[in-house]
Amino acid sequence: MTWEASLARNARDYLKGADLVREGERPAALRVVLSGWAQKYKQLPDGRRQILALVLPGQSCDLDLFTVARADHSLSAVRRLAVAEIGRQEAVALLDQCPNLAQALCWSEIVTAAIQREWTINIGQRNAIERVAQLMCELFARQRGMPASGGGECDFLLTQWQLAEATGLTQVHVNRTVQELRRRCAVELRNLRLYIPDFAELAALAAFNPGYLHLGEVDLAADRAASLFGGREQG
Amino acid sequence: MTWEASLARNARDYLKGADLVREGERPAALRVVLSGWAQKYKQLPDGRRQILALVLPGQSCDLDLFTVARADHSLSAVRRLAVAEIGRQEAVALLDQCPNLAQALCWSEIVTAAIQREWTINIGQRNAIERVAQLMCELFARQRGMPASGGGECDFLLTQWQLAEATGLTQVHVNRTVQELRRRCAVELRNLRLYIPDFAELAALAAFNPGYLHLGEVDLAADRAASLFGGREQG
DNA sequence: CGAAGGATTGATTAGTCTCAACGCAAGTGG
DNA sequence: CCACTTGCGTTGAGACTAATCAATCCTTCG
Repeated sequence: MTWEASLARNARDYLKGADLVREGERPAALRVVLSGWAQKYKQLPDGRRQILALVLPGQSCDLDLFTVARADHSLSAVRRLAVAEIGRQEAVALLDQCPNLAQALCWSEIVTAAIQREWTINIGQRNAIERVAQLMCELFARQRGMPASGGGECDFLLTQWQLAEATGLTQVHVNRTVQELRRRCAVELRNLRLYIPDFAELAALAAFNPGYLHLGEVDLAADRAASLFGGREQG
Repeated sequence: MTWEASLARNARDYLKGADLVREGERPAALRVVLSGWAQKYKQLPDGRRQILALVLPGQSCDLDLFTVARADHSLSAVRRLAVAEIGRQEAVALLDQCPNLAQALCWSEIVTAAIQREWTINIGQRNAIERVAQLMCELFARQRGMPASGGGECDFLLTQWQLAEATGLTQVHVNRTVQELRRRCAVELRNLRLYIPDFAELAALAAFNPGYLHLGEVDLAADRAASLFGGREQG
């Protein structure tokens, strides 16, 4: 059984808002997003909700969940979502067969943690317009990489309400903020797409520094991870 | 060379505020806090600073830093701090000798990531008094575990200014907030110690749910991590 | 065509920030 | 041993960002 075959065989669909994992449950599968976006979130007892992270196609959701007795956060579909859910046994077998896979997952966890840190400073220190601009820059860069110059467009599956939950703002204030971004940077948000005419301008407004995404470091990382875990099966 | 001997041999001191690693540098050592607290932080170009995480004695600082080309955040001393700094070569040798060690570090990374997520919802959704109360609960629980009943005391090495940088508030507002916590929960902050007469009361105020600390899951986790990486050298 | 979800607008308020002093205790140097 | 400095905590007044409450509008979709 190859990785790709395993993904295809275990594909499953979810509707917008449906939970894949709920906080407190014991997670039982290794999940990879095939299409659509997933969101990690946490909720306070009174209902206040914070989106913690967005999982884009090709990313895995929960190596952490795989290792932990009880999930410390929930996972749900941003919109219609397709994921592969690989059961524990099959996942262990796959990882055993292919140590590169374990390393790749490890690396993905490391980048995920770095993004989580950036979100922390985003919410803690930036004001509304910077927060939204920063998140737009991040999601663009994660999908398209850093544009050499000019701008471009990418998927943007969040409603303004979800954008608010991700940035720690209210939906109403996000709306006004998006309008201001339209005015100042000509950024457009339409039909689940984000249009950025001048990426550099938006990045400057957000003080966006892409270092935390560690783009283009994958190969280096695989080697280092190998050395960390002995790399006994490395070719 | 054993782990303990390696720690002792590579001990080093830092004064309050001194940087161990600066964002953008390539980190070269595996660090373990021996005494005092370390803080991970990020800074925006205009100087706004966010403390991302606190590293307590016995914890390692930077398995992530160990794997990455350029640090995406900085690391500094909260107050006088002693750390062991184990060079890359020696670290790799140690990890190779002792796979349990690699697993323990992995587990610590997983808990660190969970704490980072809790900080994200803390800053994004809780108000000032809840944020400070939550952080107090966390730091108490990480040092003392969850008290069966009543309260207790623990180290608390942050100034109000650092507390502000950790919670995304201003120092002035933290001061007023701490005063309110004194009034409402009789919490005291004196001489680098935190006194909590009634932990349950403070936890209720903060909506503190300790699940994310994954206390008492270490053994389970070691096994799971082993299975993730083949566990070839497990006894 | 009606219903539902999402975006937009306005008016008001609350929470937190900003700026500016001041107090207190510990440490330092003469 | 005293004068000075420094770090940290405390207080007050006023400004401002973002939250809240409440409609209304637009779009999509069954």
